[in-house]
Amino acid sequence: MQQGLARVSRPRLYEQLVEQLLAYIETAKLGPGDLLPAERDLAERLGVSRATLAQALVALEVLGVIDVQHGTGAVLARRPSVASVIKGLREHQSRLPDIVEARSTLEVKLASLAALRRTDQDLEAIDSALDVMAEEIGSGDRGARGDELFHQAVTTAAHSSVLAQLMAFIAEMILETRMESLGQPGRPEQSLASHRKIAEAIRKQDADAAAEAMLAHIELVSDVALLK
Amino acid sequence: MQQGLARVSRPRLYEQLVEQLLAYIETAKLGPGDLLPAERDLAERLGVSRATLAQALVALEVLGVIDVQHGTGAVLARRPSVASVIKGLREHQSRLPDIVEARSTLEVKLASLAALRRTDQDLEAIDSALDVMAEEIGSGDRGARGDELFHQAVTTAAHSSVLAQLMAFIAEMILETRMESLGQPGRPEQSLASHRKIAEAIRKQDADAAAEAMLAHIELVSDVALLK
DNA sequence: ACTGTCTAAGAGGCTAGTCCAGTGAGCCAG
DNA sequence: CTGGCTCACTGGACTAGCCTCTTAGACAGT
Repeated sequence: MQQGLARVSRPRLYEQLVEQLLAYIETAKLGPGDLLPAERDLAERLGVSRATLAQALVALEVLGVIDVQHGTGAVLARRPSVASVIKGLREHQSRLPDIVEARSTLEVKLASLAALRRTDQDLEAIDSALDVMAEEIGSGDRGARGDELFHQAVTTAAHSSVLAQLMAFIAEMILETRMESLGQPGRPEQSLASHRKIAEAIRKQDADAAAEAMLAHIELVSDVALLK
Repeated sequence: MQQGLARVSRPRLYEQLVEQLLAYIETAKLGPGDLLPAERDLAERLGVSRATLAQALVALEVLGVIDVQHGTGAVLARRPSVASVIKGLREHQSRLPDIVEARSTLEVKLASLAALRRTDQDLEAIDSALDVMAEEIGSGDRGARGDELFHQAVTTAAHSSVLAQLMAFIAEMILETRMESLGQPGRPEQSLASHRKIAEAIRKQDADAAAEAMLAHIELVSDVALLK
């Protein structure tokens, strides 16, 4: 399944430079507002061309670590910003219990909001996701695609952009949990049933029931992962 | 307050290129796995040098939109990924109600977890944050620093790395809300009182009370913002 | 003394040209 | 049919140079 082997690592100079610069900032105890050495200077010290260094600086800028100002230099952003967050997420690949915890927090809230705010159109999307899932399971599949569609539909139905963005943020991590759970025999059917319960609560616009059903669902889906 | 005027915008070619490339991907209906045109080709079409285009590609890579492979080309990532999330957050600067909603969801959960998992050291940090806040308010200040310290301390006490990362993710947005609220006359004192209530619940390790107190606090703090 | 103007040094922005290093399709011999 | 070779094509990186922006300091003029 998936896509076979991951391509062997492809080393890129600018990536190493990002690491080195981050380390430099750390050891040199540079704080917000401080300036990095000049490009020509840095390039020489690191033994790379200015063009390559420029790429590393772009990367740091996108990551929110620095703010490059024409004529002045590269100044450190006031906060570590989103940068460290993303880096932390990517590197640590946080432990599963924490992921489940975050997922549960967000999705329970999302489910109750969906119950309150859903439109008929949202409901259609939810139902069609259930159909897809039922069909997948019927043909012996694990129903992963329907599962993903369902949770997306519920998220959409909650009409809360920031919560939706947070969900997208941890979506990749959740995916791992989901794949493992659906691989268990009998699980897809159980999962489909609990999805139906959530959908019903949302249909009736019963926020508490929706929250409860979602909580139960996530606990069902997560216990396997937790045992590992 | 803050830092006076924001520096006038500094146009950067690579930023424009990122926009154009994103638009191109959109209009050309390129999907995951598809290849972008070759660098030399793109550079010519866009009227820039390859070095500059390379910067734009680095930016897109950091954003998770593409995956540049030596000898093959720039292939679109399987998912829109975190990229669109960040972009969305930065650009739309989501509406306040949504922010408050997300904040409330996370912090209420964080408060109850903190009640269950706090160590004595966590409690000390929370208390000292309250001291800082009281002192600030005593000297006529708004107590913003103490406020921030308090919420950070509670987040730490919850010992949930993923939730903490999500909080960091929306921290900037929350800051705006906080500043406005504390600017109201009488608010700092009210805010301090509700902080104390949260701290007490955490001290007694009463999760429900902590959640309730946090919810009340956020509602108090947010109503002004919502009126705007 | 104060204030406004000018200038030059130094910072980043961008380009053009060149060479190096993977990738993969296609050809050809075994 | 398989293995190995080649070659065209793709990105990776560097160099050299010129442009624009920022800022501190000199130098007026008041």
